[in-house]
Amino acid sequence: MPKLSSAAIEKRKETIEDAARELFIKQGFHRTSMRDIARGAEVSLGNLYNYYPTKDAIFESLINGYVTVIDDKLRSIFSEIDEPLEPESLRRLGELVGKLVNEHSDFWLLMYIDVLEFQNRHFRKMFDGIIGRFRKIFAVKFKEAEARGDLRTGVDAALVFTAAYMQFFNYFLVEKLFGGNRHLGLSDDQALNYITKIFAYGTLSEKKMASFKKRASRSLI
Amino acid sequence: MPKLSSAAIEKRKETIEDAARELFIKQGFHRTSMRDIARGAEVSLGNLYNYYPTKDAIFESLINGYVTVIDDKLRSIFSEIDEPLEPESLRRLGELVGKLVNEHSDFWLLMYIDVLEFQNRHFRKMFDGIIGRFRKIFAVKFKEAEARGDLRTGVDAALVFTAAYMQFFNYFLVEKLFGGNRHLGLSDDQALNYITKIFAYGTLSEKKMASFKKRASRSLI
DNA sequence: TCTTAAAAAACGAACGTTCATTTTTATTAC
DNA sequence: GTAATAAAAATGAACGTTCGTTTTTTAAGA
Repeated sequence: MPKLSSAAIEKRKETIEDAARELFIKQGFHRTSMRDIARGAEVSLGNLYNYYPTKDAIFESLINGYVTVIDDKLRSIFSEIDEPLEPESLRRLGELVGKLVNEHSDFWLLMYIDVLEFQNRHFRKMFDGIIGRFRKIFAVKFKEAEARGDLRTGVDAALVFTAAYMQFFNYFLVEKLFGGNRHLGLSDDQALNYITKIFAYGTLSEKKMASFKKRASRSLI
Repeated sequence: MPKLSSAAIEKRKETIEDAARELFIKQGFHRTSMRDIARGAEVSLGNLYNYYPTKDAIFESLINGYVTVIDDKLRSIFSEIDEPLEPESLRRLGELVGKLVNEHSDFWLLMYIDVLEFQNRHFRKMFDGIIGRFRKIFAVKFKEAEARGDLRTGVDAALVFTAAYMQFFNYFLVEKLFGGNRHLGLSDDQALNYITKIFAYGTLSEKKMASFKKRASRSLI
C-alpha cells in the first residue's frame, strides 16, 4: 500500500475527530473509549494509533481545529460590528453571540472538559486579557466615539464593549447549558434589548442620578 | 457491633465526601477511582459500599450537601443587601459574590462535572428562572425603590439586579477558572466599581442619549 | 517485491463492585 | 465488674469488564 496523500490523511483525521467530538460531548472524555471512537469513525481500533499517538492527542487536535473555527466566527462577528458602541450594534453583537453559543454549544462543553481534565490548558487564550484584543480591533472606532463625545466622561469604550460581550455570552451559556430556562424572565430577544438598554442608559432615574453625582463619582472608580 | 449512632455515620460520610470532593476537583470524576476515595478517606474499599451504593451516589450526596452550603451563603449575602438597587449595595453584592466564587471555586468545578457527566441534573435549580427568586426575596424593596422613583421609567428592578448578579458571577468565574487574567484590564476592585457604574449610569453621554431618545425607546424593548 | 495502511488479536493495568471473612463494641447475663 | 454474645462495621482479596496501548497479521497498491 502506498503512502496516503496528506489530503487523504487529513480527511480521515477529520472523520475521527468528528466522531470523537460527538462522543466527548455526549458522554464526557473519560467515559468515551478508544473503541467508541473507532466504532464512531468506522475505523479499526488499532488504526487509530496510526493517526494519533494517544487518546489525549485526539482531544488536543480536535480542540485546536475547533478553536480556529470559533476564532474565525468571532472575527467575522466583530467585522460586522462597525460602530461598536451604538446600542443597535451592541444588541446585534448579543444576537450574534447568541447564535454562536447555540450553534456551537458543544464547543463550550469541550471547554469545560478542558477546565476539568487539563486545567484549561487549551482554552486559556480564549479569555486571557480579552479586553486587550477588543482595544486593538476597535481602536479607531473607540477613539472616534470618544472624540464625538458619545460616551459619558470617564467611560472606557473598550471596557464597556468587553463587559457587554461577556454578559451576552454568559446569558446564552446559562440558557443553553446550565438550565437557565429564561432566567431573566424574558425571551432571548427581549433579554438582549434589556441588557443593551442597561448598558446604554443605565438604570437610575435622572433624579436619583443627580443625588449621587457628587458623592458617587468620588467613591466609585 | 450495634448500629452506629447516626451522628457517627454522618461524620464518616463527611470524611468520605471530603476526600471525594478533593479528588473529583483535582482529577475529575472518572479519573478518580473508588480506591482513591477509600485511600483519601482512610477507609477500606469495601466499606465505602456500606455508606453508598455506587460511585455516582457519592457524587450525588456530596453535591446535595454542598448545594445547601452555597445556598446558605447566598441567602446570607442577600440578607446583607438591604437596598438592592443602590449602587453601593450593588457593588457590595459583587464583592460578596467574588468572595464566594474565590473561596468555593471547587463548587463551580463540581457544577461543570455535573454539566458534563450528568447533563447538569443536580445543578439545574441553581439558575432556573433565577429572576423569580430575586423578585420574591426583594419584593418589598423593589416596590419601594420604584415608588420612590429611583429607577428610570420602564426599568424592572428585579431584572437589573439579576443581570448585575450574573455579570459579577461571570466576571469572577472567568478570572478564577478560565484564565481571565484581568480580562477587563483592571483589578477586581476597579472592575467592580466599573460594572456598578455601568449598571447605575449607563455609558452614553447625555447628548448622545438625547439623540436616541425617540427612535431608540421604540426600537428597543 | 516492498512499503504502508488496516485490521485483528493480545497485553497488562485498572476499573466498579461483590463477598466471605475478620474485627469491633454495645448490650446482656451473671 | 467482667465475660459472653450477637449483630454491625470493616476488611481486602477476587470477580468480570473495560481500559489505553502494543504487537502481530493481513491486505493493498506502486
